Amino acid sequence: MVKQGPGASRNGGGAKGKRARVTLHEVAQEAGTSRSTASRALGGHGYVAGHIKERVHEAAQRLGYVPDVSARTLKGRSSRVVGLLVSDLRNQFYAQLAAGVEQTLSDAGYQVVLVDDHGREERAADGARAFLAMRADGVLLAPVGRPATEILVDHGTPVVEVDRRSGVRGCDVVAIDSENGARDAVAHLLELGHREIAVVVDETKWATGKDRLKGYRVALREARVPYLRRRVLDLALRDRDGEAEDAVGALLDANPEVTAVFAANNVVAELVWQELKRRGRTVPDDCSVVSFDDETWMRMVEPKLTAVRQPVFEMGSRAATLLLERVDSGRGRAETHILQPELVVRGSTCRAGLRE
Amino acid sequence: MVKQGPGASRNGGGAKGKRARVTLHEVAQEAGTSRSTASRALGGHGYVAGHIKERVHEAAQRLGYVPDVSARTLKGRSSRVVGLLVSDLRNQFYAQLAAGVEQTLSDAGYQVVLVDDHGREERAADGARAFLAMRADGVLLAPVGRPATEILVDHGTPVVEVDRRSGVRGCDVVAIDSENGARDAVAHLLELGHREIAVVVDETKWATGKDRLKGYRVALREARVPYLRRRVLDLALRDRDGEAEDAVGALLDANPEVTAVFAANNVVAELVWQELKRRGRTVPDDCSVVSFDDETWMRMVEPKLTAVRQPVFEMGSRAATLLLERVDSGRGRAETHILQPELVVRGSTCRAGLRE
DNA sequence: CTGTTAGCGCCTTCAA
DNA sequence: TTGAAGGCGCTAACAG
Repeated sequence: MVKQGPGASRNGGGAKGKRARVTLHEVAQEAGTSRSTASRALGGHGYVAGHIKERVHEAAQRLGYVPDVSARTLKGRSSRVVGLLVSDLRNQFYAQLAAGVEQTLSDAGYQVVLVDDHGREERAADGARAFLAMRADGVLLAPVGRPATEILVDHGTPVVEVDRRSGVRGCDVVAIDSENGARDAVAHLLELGHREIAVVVDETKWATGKDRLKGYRVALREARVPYLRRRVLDLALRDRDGEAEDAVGALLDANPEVTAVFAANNVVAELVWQELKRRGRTVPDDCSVVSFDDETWMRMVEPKLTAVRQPVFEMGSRAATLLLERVDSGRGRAETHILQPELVVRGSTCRAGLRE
Repeated sequence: MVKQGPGASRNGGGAKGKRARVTLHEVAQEAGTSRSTASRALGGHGYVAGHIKERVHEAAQRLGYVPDVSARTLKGRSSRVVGLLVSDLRNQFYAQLAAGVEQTLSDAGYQVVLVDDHGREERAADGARAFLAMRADGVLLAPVGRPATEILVDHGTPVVEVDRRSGVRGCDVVAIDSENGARDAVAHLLELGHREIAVVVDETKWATGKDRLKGYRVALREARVPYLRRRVLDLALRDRDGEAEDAVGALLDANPEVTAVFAANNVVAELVWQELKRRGRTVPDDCSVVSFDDETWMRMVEPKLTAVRQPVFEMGSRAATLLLERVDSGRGRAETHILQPELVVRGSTCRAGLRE
């Protein structure tokens, strides 16, 4: 066993409290060899004699050596960092997504840098720049707005968009088939005999909201049921938060003939559910409800909600996998993966006409 | 389905798309000055002539220059990175926590590196080492197990533990007053006349579970109600997942006299709620329920749950603030902040004896 | 006020 | 098989 000089550290209790980090130089010194050899020994590259290798490892262990990633990154190797941009971590959807991403990436030895843009484009753009500055090997994007994607792609950083498509060329996309899912949901209502179906969406300009509204229209058309604009509520058009409930209420008031509501995401579903309760309308007898996206609460309430289940966690891990593929193999052309959602029929939908 | 898109790289648009990143050197060249001057101009330090400064900024803008953090970090300045370790992002509790942390940190110009240990100590330790390797300026810890904390503290990295206390000296702590919250919850049941109260916990060795169980006992003692060991269920003692529901069921079977259940966290509350439903027992008439932690679903179900509300998001931002204080000002002594939870009485609790 | 110099910690030729 | 040397991009001294 090699005795330590006063310079290096660790006292009895097993704790070491030096200010400066232990560097490769010190490890080499401790092992009585040069930095390059120590580097090879620890990195497992090149030729190193067995006993030397061992000694270096021991020294590193003893000193509590942790390689410095900044130095390694600077040297030109990868940063082993991937950026993840979401638009609201408090939304269970994004939390699940993040969990899926984190798992895959961390299994592959990457670190995840998390940015939540809280729905603000400016913040998303800042996040993108931060990823650039960190030399992230790639970035996963599930935010609002297009600028973040542009910044990243312009600088040649591999990007995978999740649950959205900005339309920027050159990035991979992993998304749920929103149109199809919505069509299934509405078709289910139509099969149950509903003809007056309202829909509530969050936004109809971007990504998912647009497609879900489209699915709604397609289902109606296929059943030869007329599409009425007044039965469509786009909450994004209201700006104040408090107005959201009012808007849902107004929708119900303005369309008393409605026997079913299709809620295009979990936030909207919550609103609809609450508003229905508040008005004392019974689900599903007075009004059927289908949600796009299946969160915890939907399985806890009575009746349980009929919902379009999205494989959210899987979508995250899939996106991460795709990104790693691209990072590792330098694949050139962009891919788009569309995941199919699944309608889960539960208690919040029933045959129309029961109330008459 | 996999669609192939067009090639990846960018073109025209007025931006630039070189492989290699733009360096300070090139910016300086473009602006017709030296690297140091360019550095000062961009960084805002030292003396730089007004027109030069302007020229440098223009050049940087034109070239799309993004400073390289690895280089900056290596040079000795801070990495502007903070690690965040949680034990399950899919749990709304941790997601909220992470959101609070992210917001504060990102406002302060820090990046958050997220690690989810999925309840495995080994993974937490790996995460800790990764934070070390990245030279994180500080770390926020809300995981299971003690090793992660030790590794970090041993290496002199500022640590704030959130919602738990490993007992390792030298780290700050931000936590909820679990004992007090639990006492309030159980006292509420006692005031309603309940005497036979069961409690379900997740673990009773660490942090929160232990304190909540203690709060339960204290409340009973204060009301001179005997504490019966058989009314306490610690789910951590079961290892298989599927057994959890069974265990709750067994608890109810073994204690038919029980008129109320205290669920010590949101996961447990979910289990209890489901099991009660499954048995057709009406809440609160057949059995009152109080939960520690107030999640979305608890406000959606009927009756809404009486719960101990924890300021989770705030706890996250508070912890982040504390960490930054310590990082910036180099504060030496550790601080412990205890946040008070609040009992929110809703519909899942009612006077005892109604069923007779 | 500006340029030159010298590393931060690591890895990777290259020569021994 | 090992060691010496150079440089990644940046900034903090020091001259000029």
